[in-house]
Amino acid sequence: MGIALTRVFVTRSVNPLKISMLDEISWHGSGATRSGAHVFVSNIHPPNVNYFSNMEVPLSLSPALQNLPFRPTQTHESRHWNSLIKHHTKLKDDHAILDTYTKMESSGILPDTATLPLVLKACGRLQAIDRGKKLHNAVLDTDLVSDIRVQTALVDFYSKCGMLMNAHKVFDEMTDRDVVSWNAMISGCVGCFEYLQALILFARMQNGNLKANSVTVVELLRACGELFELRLGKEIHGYCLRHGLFNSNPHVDTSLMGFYLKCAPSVASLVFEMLDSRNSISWNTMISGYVNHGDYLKSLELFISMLIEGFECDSVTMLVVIKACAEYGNLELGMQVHQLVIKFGYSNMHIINALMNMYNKFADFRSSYELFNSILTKDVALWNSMLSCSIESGFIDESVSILTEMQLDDIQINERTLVIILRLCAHLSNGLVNGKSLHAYAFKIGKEKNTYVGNSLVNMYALFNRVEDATRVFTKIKVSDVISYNVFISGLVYNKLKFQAWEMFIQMLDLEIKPNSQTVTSILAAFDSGEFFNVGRSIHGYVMKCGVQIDASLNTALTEMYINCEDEETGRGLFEKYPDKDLISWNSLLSTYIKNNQEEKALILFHRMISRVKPTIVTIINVLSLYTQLSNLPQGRCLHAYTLRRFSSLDRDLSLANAFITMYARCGSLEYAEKVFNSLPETDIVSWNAMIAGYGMHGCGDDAMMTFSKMVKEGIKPTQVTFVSALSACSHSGMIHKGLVLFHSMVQDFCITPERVHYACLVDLLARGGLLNEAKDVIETMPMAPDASTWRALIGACRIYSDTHMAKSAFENLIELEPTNAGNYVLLSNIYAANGLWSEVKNLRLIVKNKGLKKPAGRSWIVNKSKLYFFAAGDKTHAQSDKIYKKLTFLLTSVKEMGYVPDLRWVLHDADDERKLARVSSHSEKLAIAFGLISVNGGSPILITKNLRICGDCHEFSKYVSKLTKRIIILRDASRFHHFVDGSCSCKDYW
DNA sequence: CTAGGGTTAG
Repeated sequence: MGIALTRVFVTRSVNPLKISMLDEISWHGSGATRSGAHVFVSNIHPPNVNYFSNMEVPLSLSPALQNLPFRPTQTHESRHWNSLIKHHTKLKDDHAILDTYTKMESSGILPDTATLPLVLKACGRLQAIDRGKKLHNAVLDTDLVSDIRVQTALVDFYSKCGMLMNAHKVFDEMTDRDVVSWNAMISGCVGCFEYLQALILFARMQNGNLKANSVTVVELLRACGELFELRLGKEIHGYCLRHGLFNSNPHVDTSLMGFYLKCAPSVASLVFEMLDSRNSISWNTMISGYVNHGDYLKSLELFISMLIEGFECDSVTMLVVIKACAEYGNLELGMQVHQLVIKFGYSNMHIINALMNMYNKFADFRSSYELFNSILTKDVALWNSMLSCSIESGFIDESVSILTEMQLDDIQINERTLVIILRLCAHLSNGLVNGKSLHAYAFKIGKEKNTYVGNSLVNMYALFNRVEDATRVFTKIKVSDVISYNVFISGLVYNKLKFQAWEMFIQMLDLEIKPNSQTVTSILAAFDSGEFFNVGRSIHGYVMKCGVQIDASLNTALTEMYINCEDEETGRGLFEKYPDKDLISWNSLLSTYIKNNQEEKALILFHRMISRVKPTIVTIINVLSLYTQLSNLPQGRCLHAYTLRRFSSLDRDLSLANAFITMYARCGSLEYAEKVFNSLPETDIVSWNAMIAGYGMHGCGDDAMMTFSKMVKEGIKPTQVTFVSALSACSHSGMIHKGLVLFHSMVQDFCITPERVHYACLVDLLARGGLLNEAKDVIETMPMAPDASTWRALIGACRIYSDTHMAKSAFENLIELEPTNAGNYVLLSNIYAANGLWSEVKNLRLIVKNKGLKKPAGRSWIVNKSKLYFFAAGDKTHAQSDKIYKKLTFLLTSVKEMGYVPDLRWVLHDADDERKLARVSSHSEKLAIAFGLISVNGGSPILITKNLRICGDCHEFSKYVSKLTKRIIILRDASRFHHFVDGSCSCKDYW
């Protein structure tokens, strides 16, 4: 896509890429901002320039007229031209009017008072600015210029062309004004979105004792509708009733309905009921009113009544009804309307466009495509639809060629095109480059500050983690709407900038932009831990107070917020009470429980869920991550079988297959992980990463490296993630040299800039290998500040090599980063203890005690016959507790005879030796092993999982037990797998 | 001088 999109632009005359190079440098500078602002003003607003300076032709007679004697009287010739223009006007052929006028001009004949307005009108409709101005110029020295009809036509022409200042100028210079000229000026303002200006003009008109007629009323109602001026609109309604304008002029009737549909929808249907006579336009107004309010059923019912009452529907009816069918989800009716369209021959661009979008909504891309090809003249809107249809259907390459064709057809792309392509860029991994060129292009054509374009740019930048760029664009948007704030807030939350997101939410309230359910859903995602409980709850309060509609996703967000903020009961209550729980509600509660380590609740929920709704791939991946966390291999295998039944294979979704690979590897079964991996017809980088990480954590460094080489050989490019797994695999297997080579190769051959994690891996690798000083060098010279895990890696190695001095200095750095992590103190204490520095040990204990720090409770568990058995240190809650302790006592006695000596240094809390011995003898790992030996069938390995890193004493103990019982014990701790076989461990005591 | 209409966020 990256290259292709570039190519599209490069081949055409409009070349955003070229622009981007210039503007990427300049739009950050202040100079560009000024010129940008100018571009913006001239594009969106009518230019604020002097009327006369805008005249291209000097204020004199045109050259043709100068050479000819002026002929003011109606000749036979001029009568012929004038009547010809009138004829073309009747036929609504604007081009013919202008052509005729050109011929007239070259004969030196001016149109008469009656004809000139017709020509100006045609100029206005065709946006023929130059022709109109020239015409104005030509009549300046004639009597025509003081004719009220001509002046009115000029007002109309200028406002139609967006040159409101010029219109005002002509209007202000009029000596005599009638209702029609006032109307023209008012209508001009409304046409240029200057609604307030229109109302002010109306006030001026009333001062001049002129009465509003039906035309005035129609324009005023539109202005009131746009300004949500309900009161003034109602007064105008009253005026219509008093002056007999209601039920006598269909324009007025329809405008009233249109106004009420905007400001007070229920009144609109009352007005409609009261109409003496209806036409297709009044029906269409009502139908489209319902569509705009999202009441598609009502709109379709109204359409049916229209047919029953025998009204003829026109192409607009079709258009609106097609949209209603699409939104309501009624393909059958939509296709019937399509047949009507064909029958009546209404195949214009609008209709084709609506039909394309309808079919695409029903996932029928083919029909959309055929419709698109069925029409010969296509405007930019049609192309835009084609683009968004193909993107929506996932045809990325095709949409690029559509873009190419668009450029080949010389279609001038507009802001909607930009929005559509920007959305595509935002979703392509390499879309940032193209997104930036589109930004430059938007800037160039003065659309950067457009609300829609700005919103899309903000979204695109935020998704590429370019918060600064997103912020810059956001602040430049001229008129920010709810969507601008939604996009920006969710972008900030996505980039973990919670505080800024909250500030934006407050700003939005200050500016009285009412947050909708999506705003709240986005901001709630920021409040994901206990400290945000109050602010999260206040948002819930806001939702209730201000009546923000609670849809399924908002309810889900509220539920998640409460559970993340440790108020599970309220969260759960919201979930249970919500009537329209969808799959997303179930999936997200499930994943929230999993994230918050509420495994049992998650499992119960999953079983309840599958009895009610059909789980999706997302559900499976969620539950898999739960089984992975829990090392629940038997359940993982069951889920594998279930998934094969439900989705027939894993091939359909690679992320699903990859989740299975990870699950098997982390549940201790490399064999099954390999089986899944080898069965895949296609693999991606994640599959390979999962295998490399799997080998690494089991201490199979050679397999990890072989997999790495194989992957590179198959042409798959390793990512940063790959190197984290591969480097730590080397580290865990003591392959120092290979690891160093790999690190080098990452930079040299794969052009990957090492990040913090990679340096952490490097430090770990060197330090474990005994190269403590080299490791320290890395820490001191790495380009970014080391994080806690880097220092921890160094301290861990200091334990193996008994370097208390370095351990201490590393520790000081570590607690600066993590002052409240009790585990860090344990780490140092163990090193002091191992080296007999008892006073230091005591000192550390005191610090921990004074600070009130607590080590998280150690938990070990084991799966037996698909059931989980959890153990804490000294746990006696298990049903077979007596048997377990009996077995443990037996094991302890036996291994002591083999040479095992309990190592009391692993008890941090101060106590006498006897208590320490009791404590270390009932560690959760030991209890789990004892239970495993009495419950797991002989022969199969005993698989134990621990939430923290294994205790050193338990590690020794496990080695002896494996020798004593001739059983394989596989223990997964927080950092890796330990395979205990016949008295030794796969980690080679190297952990 | 005037009423209803297609393509635009995640």
